[in-house]
Amino acid sequence: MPKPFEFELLHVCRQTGARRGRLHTPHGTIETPVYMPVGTQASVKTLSPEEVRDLGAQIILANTYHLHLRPGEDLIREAGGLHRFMHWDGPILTDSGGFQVFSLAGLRKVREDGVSFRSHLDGSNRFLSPEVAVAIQEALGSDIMMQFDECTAWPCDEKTAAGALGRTVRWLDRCIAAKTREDQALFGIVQGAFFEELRAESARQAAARDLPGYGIGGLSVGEPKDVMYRMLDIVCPILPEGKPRYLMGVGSPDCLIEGVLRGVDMFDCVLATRVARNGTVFTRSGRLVVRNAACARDFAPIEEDCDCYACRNYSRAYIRHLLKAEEILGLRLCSIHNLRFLVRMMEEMREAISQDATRDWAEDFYATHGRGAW
RNA sequence: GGAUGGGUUCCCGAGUGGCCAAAGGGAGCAGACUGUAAAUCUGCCGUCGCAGACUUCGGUGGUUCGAAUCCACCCCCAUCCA
Repeated sequence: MPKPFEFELLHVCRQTGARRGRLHTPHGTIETPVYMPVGTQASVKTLSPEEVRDLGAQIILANTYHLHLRPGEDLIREAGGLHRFMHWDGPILTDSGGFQVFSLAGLRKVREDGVSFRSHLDGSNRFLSPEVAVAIQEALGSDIMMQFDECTAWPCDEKTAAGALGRTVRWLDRCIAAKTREDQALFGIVQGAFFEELRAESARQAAARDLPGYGIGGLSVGEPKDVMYRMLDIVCPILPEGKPRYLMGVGSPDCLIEGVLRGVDMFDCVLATRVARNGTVFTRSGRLVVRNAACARDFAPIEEDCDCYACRNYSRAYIRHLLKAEEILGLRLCSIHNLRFLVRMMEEMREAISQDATRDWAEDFYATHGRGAW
């Protein structure tokens, strides 16, 4: 019987560094590489947990900052924990709020002890620290909690990057010290912005702590993709081989592939569901803006051979109509398709890894889907 | 038949002598979106184009240097009175 949070590294592709693995959690086992849908406010926007499960998702994200502000972790603990509260019995990973410190930058002040910020909901003064973030995540009861970190922007000067890196490492030790529950895993996070030495140093610092997994943060914040890939090339070889690596906030189909090829095991991203709600779907030939007039009389499904609920039952023309008419079903169908698209990509990549054919698979994908259309 | 109020660019609707190709909204068209302050945001939206030019405000005619705006007649719409 595998121990909780044990990561079985099943196979490494002989064509690439892609890894096939299995991560055990108290709420189930996750086959990696994996794409994790994002449900920031304890809901994958527009979808029910059953729908998320039925499209093949194995684990979802929720967010410490957002759930702390509303409805509050006490209420969720009272409800019996996040799994019961939101009716999702699979694994849950909670982000620590570090990213909100970054994305809500106009509302906060970072100090060594933590971050003071104004709630984006009501303007009230709040404080988040490693200890507070761990306490909130313990109250939520997620399977995997992320350390409280400091995410940097693109571009970023070296001094700022080094400062954020140092704080992230010190905050990691405080998270480790603050953690009390044994049934939750704590992942550290690698920072270092876009400086190779800092990235390497950050990865070494994280790897020096014996943790069940490691996040790679501060990427996909506006930098060119090849810059992000170069950072992965530096960081992944330093991280422990026997632990899962989680590229945070990524991404688009091509970024997922490039991450897997470089040895990343876990991904999350809002892109699929956000663009879906804005009328764009992923297809074999790149993004398709199904909201556009070109689909008005297109009675084919989004993708002819897609097995998702939307493609099995509805046409582009109908979905476009729903979007134009602001019918909620349109947002739901696009979300289901895009999530299924990424989940199926990962299923195919897992198979390709087992066959030592990841490079071939990627080239096939690029040949039919295009390389730069994402 | 009479009275009154109206007819503005796809729709609604502001504008009552020059700052008007004409506010604002809607519709339409397109773009953006990567650990979700996002069912959001941005741009275009008379025609051709780089500047600029040209054609528009129910119709026709008139006043004026200049009219969507003033005048005359006509057509149509709404409400009321017969």
